[in-house]
Amino acid sequence: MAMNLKSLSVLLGLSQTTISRALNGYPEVSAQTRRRVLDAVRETGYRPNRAAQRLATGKAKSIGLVMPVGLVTESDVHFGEFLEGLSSKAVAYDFHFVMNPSLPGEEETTFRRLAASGTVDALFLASVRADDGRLAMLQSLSVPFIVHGRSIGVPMDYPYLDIDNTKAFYTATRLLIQLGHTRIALINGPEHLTYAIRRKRGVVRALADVGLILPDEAVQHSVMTDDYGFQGMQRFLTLDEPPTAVLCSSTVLALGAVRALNEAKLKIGRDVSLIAHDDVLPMLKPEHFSVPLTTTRSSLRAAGARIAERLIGPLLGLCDYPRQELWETELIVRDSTGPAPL
Amino acid sequence: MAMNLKSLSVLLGLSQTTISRALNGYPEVSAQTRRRVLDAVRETGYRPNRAAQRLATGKAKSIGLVMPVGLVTESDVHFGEFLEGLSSKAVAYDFHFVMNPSLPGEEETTFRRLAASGTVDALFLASVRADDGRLAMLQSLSVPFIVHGRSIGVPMDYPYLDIDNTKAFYTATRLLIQLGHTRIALINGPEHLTYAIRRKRGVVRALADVGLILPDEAVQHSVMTDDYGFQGMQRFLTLDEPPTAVLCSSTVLALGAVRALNEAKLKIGRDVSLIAHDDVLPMLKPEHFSVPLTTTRSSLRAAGARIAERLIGPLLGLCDYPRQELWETELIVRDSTGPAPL
DNA sequence: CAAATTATTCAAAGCGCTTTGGGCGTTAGA
DNA sequence: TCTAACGCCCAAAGCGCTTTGAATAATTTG
Repeated sequence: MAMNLKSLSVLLGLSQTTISRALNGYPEVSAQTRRRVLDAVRETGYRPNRAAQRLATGKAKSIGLVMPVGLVTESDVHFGEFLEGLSSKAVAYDFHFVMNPSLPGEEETTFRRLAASGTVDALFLASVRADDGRLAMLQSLSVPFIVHGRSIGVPMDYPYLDIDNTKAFYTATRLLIQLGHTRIALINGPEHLTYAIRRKRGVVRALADVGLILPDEAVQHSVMTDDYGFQGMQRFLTLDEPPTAVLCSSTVLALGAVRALNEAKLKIGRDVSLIAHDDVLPMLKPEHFSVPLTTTRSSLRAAGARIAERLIGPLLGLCDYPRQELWETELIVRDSTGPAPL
Repeated sequence: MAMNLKSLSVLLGLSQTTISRALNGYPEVSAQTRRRVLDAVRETGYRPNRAAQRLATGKAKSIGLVMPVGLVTESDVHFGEFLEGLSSKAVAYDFHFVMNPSLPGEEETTFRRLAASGTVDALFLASVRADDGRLAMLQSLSVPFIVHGRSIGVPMDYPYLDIDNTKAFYTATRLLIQLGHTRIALINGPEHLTYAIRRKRGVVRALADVGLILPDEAVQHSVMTDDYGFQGMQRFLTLDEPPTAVLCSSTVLALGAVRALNEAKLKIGRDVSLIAHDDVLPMLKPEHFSVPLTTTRSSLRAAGARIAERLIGPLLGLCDYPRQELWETELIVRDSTGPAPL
């Protein structure tokens, strides 16, 4: 049934060695023989068995990614977008990646199993938490890996790609302050994730620069769906002194926030200013909001592509990738920000 | 470095056979020996090499999914949501799935390669087109597969899971007609995809029932992003006789459509009625639109989960799955539909 | 108590590929 | 001319696991 090396070798009257070499581009095969092999492969539809290749070479040509799955599916959209980037590169290198859906508590086990079973030659970690124990674990696994994001309070030196979240939100907040806002609120991602922690820090710092503070009631941490954006904004509006400017950790949150503002008949950019972080989700462009959103921008898809590159490149001997990258974000001013109301 | 069966057998003074059997639950191993093996496994962190297992058993314990990638990334959000469902089940059966990003023209090659190389034991196909040649190809591959959606004009008998798109949009349109609407428009998915074709048919039929037709200028086919929802609705509003009711193939499209209506100062549910198909995207709930949307509903995530089940089940000898399933959708009436304006 | 089971365990043969270590003709160097 | 150097190709040894066919030890059975 299935064509394999042996059948092919019989068919061609060549040794398996020669065929293997012809296919893998080794020089010690005559041009004529190589042609013959290639032709036969085309005709028979032969494909080397990947499991056998793995076993023989020890290389899996695949990268593992542990996908958080569970009750609360964090950041689905964002994750999907990241995947697109990752996969576009993977295909270019003929790598495939195995998704390992994993329940929250079982992630560590999953990583261990992947590494020990030789299913993948490289791993990828996302949704980094403060003091994330998975980093030390990955380090110990003797499988190359890259982290999307970086931890806090982990003194290790590990490879990562992250964006400068602190700076992004610091700059955004500074803009709001320059516009005269003093009551600023934040609708953030999940509290334990480091990007959320850093974004909050950015806001806090910018406020501190001018002697202001960020009160607890002006911060919401939650999964980034429009629901929570809505709820968060609604709650802010019931405060004694509602904020005149709000930062959102995602355009998805902003979607809900905008809805809440509309319901309250508040005009965005005049009554309340809004800045969101834009992951460049194709389905949700900030310039298409009824009032185009001012954003801090960094493409999640580009990050995925870059990580794939850095993961795969070294496996193929293409070196020279930086070990750690910190991308700057762009602050793009549109119509959702304006001077603070008097 | 890496612990393997041989080392373990030396360590325990047992044969590889016995250990293998102990681990795979065969009866011909004494309880005591099994304990010893299990303990040793725990201590050493041994994991069977998956490539070797595959080679030996011929089973890959993984399912392949060819992910469309390219210039126009179709329905990212929708796809992501589907994935979540698929993966949640996969994990339950200790299967992983390999994503194969594939450019539009290369899908067929990718399928072939996956099948011939024994990387996966089952395949999955989505984004079905009319007269989709990939079906015949899959059939010929001697690898089990399931199609999400079903083709049109392909007389074959193949396993699928689909929702009754025609009926969904037929029923929705009938509701609009009952409310007195006669000028109805449709913002649909990509023209070549069968779900879009069927949805349009549903609309056409319901209109035909009462002697009406669906003019070409009242239909838009496009990728389902909010952009296109916006553009589509805007265009409809410039028609000589603008529609009084519009159907959208996704809540994402509806997002843009709503924006266009807001800009035109038209009141949803009064000036213009809106019905959208709801894939139950957690980030975009129809009940959270400023005017809660009337929808036809069917969970994409549930579909993913079900497909994983049907893909994996038979491989494990759990049979009794229907070969073809056609899910009904629910028509849920909220506030975005109302009587046609006079 | 011998013979027949039954319960455990093992050695060895693959699974399909890559890779090491030759083995021949041919051509180049001395 | 003889030898060193290629060029090209092959046989065979794994990679780490499962599985078949036996062997050995422990129990039963007649």
